[in-house]
Amino acid sequence: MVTMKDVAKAAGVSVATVSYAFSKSSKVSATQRERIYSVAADLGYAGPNIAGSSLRSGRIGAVGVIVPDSPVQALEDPSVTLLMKGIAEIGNSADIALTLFPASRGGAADSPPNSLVLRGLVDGVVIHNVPDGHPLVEAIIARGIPAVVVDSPRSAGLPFVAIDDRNGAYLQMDHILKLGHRRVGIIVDKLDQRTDCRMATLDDVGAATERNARERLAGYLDAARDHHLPVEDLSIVVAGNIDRAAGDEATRILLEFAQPTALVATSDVHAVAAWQVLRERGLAVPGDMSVIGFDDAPVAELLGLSTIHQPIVEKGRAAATILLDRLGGGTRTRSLMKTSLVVRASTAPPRG
Amino acid sequence: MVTMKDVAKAAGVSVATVSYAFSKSSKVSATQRERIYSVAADLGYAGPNIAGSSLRSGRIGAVGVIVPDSPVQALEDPSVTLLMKGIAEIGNSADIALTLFPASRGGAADSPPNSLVLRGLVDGVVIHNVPDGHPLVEAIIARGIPAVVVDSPRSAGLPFVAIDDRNGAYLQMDHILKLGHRRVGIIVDKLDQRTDCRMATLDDVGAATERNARERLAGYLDAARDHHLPVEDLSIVVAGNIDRAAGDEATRILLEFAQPTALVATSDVHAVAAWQVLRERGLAVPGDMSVIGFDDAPVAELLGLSTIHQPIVEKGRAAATILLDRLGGGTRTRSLMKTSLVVRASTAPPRG
DNA sequence: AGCCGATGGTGAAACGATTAACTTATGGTG
DNA sequence: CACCATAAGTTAATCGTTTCACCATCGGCT
Repeated sequence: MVTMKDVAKAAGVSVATVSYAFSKSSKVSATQRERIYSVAADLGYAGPNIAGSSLRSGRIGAVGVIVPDSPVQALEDPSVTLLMKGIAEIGNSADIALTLFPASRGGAADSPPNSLVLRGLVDGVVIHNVPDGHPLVEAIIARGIPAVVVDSPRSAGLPFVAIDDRNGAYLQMDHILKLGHRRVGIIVDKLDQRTDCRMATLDDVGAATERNARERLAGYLDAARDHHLPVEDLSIVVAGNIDRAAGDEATRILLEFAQPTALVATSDVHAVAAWQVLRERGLAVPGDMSVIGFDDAPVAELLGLSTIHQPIVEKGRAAATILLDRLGGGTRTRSLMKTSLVVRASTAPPRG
Repeated sequence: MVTMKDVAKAAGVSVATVSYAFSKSSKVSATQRERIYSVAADLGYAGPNIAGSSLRSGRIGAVGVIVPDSPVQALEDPSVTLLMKGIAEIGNSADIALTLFPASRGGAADSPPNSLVLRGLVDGVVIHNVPDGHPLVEAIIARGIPAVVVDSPRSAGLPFVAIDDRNGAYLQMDHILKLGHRRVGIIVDKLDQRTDCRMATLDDVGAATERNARERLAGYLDAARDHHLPVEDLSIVVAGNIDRAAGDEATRILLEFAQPTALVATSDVHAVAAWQVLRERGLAVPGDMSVIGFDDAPVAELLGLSTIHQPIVEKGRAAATILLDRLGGGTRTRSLMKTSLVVRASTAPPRG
């Protein structure tokens, strides 16, 4: 491996000078710097080794994104990959790499605490959709690792990027109720760690540890109140996971226990799954049942799914911008995004 | 920051002992190890600092994936995110993080060579869909950085994971010709660096620097020959980019210069885009025109797109497995995957 | 002439961890 | 009882950079 020492020797200068050259310090003249670069290129020196550099300077040139559970699950969710896209865009132009972490391990019982994040593999992190109180998040806060939270503004003192979930949910339910629906089924993505699919009461949702679920439900209730709809007419099912399978299951459960004329989902993934299930059962959308999602993932446009648009990529950009600002000593704290209703072909007035 | 030294002092042992404890070496007894862990936990020590550890040991605990151009583009392509999913799955269980890199910068003219990959931010990389001869790939090979290539087995000496593109393409075209189509349009994703959308001749495609394009075209020609179809009846258009917009444009160009009864695309993204364009023009699929894609991305199933299935997630798993094996001193070299035809609702015999 | 402030450079001490080589008990064996 | 292998530690060198504190040189000013 060729090191700075080799370059220094070949260029006939001290290691310090080479280091200053690579950091573009004014301590070395422009001509000297160019000379050093060319010597370095001849030797095949790729630039300061990250480990050495990071050890001394404390900066490593990468930021991480922490996603719930494992990246495995997350990478199938477009709202996660698009967020990453936004982060990558900003990181890219600052020559900062993006690293993925699972939020799972905070230190298993028998093994030593071992989190690559806490051990300094990245300079800072974007925390997405991880429940507050999660050991990893707590540890990150405790150790003062720069972090930005996306979608969960509660985290004590951390800067955040979010949408107004309650209002988004309101728009969603309001649209359905305005169309005249009175029996509405709701598919909530996740209340807490539980990943099983089940019916839930209003109280269950109100007591959820996932902020999203609580906020959006609040929005649904706001809308129901404004339209004088008794809350008993809402059937709620929890999917447990954000994937097709969970959406299928949730839909089946819902159809078994209730006869809604409209289906409101907190995620496009579930809305799409529901649509498929309905189609398989020979039910027409929106003829027999209206379906509306949340996120406006690319697939929503393809299928013609009515949904609530949220600027996911922009959220990623905003999070990265705040994080980089913080890493540079800045003090930006938050960014709020707007949502809007997108009406497509999956919603219509109830039959009859 | 709390270091190993602090833990050692608090536990009344040497730094070496703490290090051995964390690496689970037999040089420290189990009871001692537990004691050290608990002291570490009390102090809030998160485990060996990556920079220090990596500097000394040469291992950093992360692998990278290099995607064409910027992660920005790639993160919108499901065939890329699903590959990442596969890699992440394997990395995850080995406690190895996944880092994203753009293939763009190999060292701009005026600035010093500066690639986080070459500077050791990761232990090894999966190179996906990057044209051979790319400066970054060359540099990686030159420096002996462990790497696995996905989808481009040409790279001298590098282990690889791939499908039989030629056969996959054959299956695709064979299906269309068996249905009786004789005027077929082809949308090829990318021939080389050019990102503009244009018509192409057989020679253009044959001379492409992208291996995928050449292989798949060869498969199309094989099928045409077997069905006694004159190659002049094939119209080829190059999309230039793998995104919706490029697919739209390619379709429009194709419809302008030819009157195919079937459309064969080298990517589901383009096939879906084409379908949308046809729908907008009031053409029925498969009534007025058949459409078939390649990849079997999740959206293909949703829309009912006929396509060639390839196991993308498994490709990621295989690549990661080979890479980790190499990092551990192993010598695995390759893994070949199978493709298969999936007939759904977008293909049918030509009208009349 | 003498002094001063730039400019362009050097030397050497960290940074935090790993690991080869050495040391010291401890227990087992002939 | 002497001898030795093993277990459980310790010491110290080392990894590649960064950066603080110094130092020389030189032109310009009084």
